[in-house]
Amino acid sequence: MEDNQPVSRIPSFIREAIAEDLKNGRFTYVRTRLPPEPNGYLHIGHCKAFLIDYFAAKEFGGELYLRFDDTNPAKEETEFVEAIQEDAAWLGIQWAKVTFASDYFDLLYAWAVRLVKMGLAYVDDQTQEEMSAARGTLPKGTKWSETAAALKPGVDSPYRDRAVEENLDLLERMKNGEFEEGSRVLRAKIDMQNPNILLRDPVMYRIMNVSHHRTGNKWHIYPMYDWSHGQNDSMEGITHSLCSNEYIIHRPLYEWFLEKLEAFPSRQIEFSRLNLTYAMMSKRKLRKLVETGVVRGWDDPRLTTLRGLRRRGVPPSAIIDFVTGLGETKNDSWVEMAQFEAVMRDHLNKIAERRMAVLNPLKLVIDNYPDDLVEEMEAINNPEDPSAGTRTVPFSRVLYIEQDDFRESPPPKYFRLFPGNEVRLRYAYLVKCTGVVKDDAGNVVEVHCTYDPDTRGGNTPDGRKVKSTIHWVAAQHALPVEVRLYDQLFTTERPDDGDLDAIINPDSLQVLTPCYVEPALLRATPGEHFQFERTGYFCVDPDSADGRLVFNRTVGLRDTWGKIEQTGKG
RNA sequence: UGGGGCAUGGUGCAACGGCAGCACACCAGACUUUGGAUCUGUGGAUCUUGGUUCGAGUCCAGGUGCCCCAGCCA
Repeated sequence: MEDNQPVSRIPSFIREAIAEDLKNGRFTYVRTRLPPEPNGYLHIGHCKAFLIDYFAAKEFGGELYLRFDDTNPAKEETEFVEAIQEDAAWLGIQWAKVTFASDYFDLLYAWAVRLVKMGLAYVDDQTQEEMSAARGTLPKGTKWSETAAALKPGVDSPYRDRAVEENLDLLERMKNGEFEEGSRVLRAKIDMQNPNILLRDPVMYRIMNVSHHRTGNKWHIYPMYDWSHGQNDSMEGITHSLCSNEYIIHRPLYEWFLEKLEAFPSRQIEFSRLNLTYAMMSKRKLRKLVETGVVRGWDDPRLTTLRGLRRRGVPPSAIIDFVTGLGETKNDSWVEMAQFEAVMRDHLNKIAERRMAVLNPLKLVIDNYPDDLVEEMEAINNPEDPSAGTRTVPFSRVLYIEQDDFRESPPPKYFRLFPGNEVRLRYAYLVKCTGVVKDDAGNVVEVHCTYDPDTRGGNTPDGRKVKSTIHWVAAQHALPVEVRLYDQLFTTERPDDGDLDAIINPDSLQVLTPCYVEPALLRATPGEHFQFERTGYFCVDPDSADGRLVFNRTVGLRDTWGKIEQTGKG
């Protein structure tokens, strides 16, 4: 039956394409590749491609290569090579081996020489401006919509019919560093009239006198994406080269090279990239946020970098379920952050132990409770998981409760503590509010109440009900901690668009201190997840030191009351 | 006045010529020692115009809208 079928983690159109290739014999195995350029940190947007590549290989019993696309030494650094591997491994992705585009520079050069000898590539001496004009298009930056007749036929380069011997000589000398940057390029000889601009004699090699993070100063020419990616795929025996829709127009070129070279016929298949509301994906803007100190670093919990999500406390399993659960197509789409948050809650609800923590403390005094008495109340660690067991929480005469849990003048539908009202203190007693103490400014600084000794544990022998149960921490046992609450970093749903400075939310970080938590959290370690009852999911930040705990809010609990109050309903 | 890709509730997907379904969000209710979780229920969609067909979200033709491309970036 259907319920015995494992749920696929990859888009059906890709799965079907792979299955078909295997069936008709185009390939006898499956091998995919992750091709990050080591020029920045991984973010949630990369995860989609990573997971599709990973699961595509896995579901077909194949393997995955992690290949760094390091063809532009001006942008790439070893630091990112390491960070990307660390983050991908944290996500749970496993690869058969790590390779680099630069591993193939020698072989790739030999392939270029072959194309030159076949008369399919030539050295062009035109300037960049001349080449751009001859391609039959307007200068960069011109909008297509503004230019009715934008695309004109291209004009062949005056160097297009150079003799093979001359091309070979010039290419060799380009490689040896005899020419200045920008003075010459190697181009494929395809078709200057082709309506697909990428086929109008694309550049294969450009001269760059830049040291490469792996090959040092060996090379003075570096391959372009189009003259590297497909070739590397082929050299590695990659069967399915899965990439985002923006590469659809590159596919004819991808296939042209492999056909002419009679190389292993890797197949490129495209899918839509992930767009997530409120998430910044632009590397340039992300870098600016970090460099200008708007955020604390690449691992700031407000960022949707993998490092940020990790520090914020999002479990990798939640990221995987969220991304693969989107069920992908080739549609351009925008996924709501709320959907991601729902998956976070779902995962955390099952694994996070419950603790009581008061974020905005207000003193509650139980007037009829003995001064010197301390009772240990039994509390359930996780109602979703009985195996998590129980713990005890100390209870005494003076407690802290949440400021939000008391109102001197309660609004409609407010069930919590207010003068004359009785509520349950979670796992402890029922208490009835008897009065308040105010400071000179009229602020409530202390709430007074009496407790019913017959309701120990929160039970009511007489069967009476209260409409609210609130959390608390005993003052004399309370552990003071710092809590960081995060909100959206941006005020617009699509932060990659528009002016960065204009969309920063100035209140995206709220640091609360001191907050009081129950003593059971004393030995909590960085990365550990908890649910603070009635508040949200939190994890211990690495900034925590002995005796000084710092918590990050991963995501809040669903807040029905907050909604009622905000919309004024009820 | 170029080429390519994509159009299903607010959002993301499913339905592979046969009763338009799921998740998130929203709304209502039940239950509750978390205003959490859980359960139940309501509302809401096939871009448009034609055509083929007993029957079209699906096939065909035209139109419209959005996205990608004119780097010696990837």
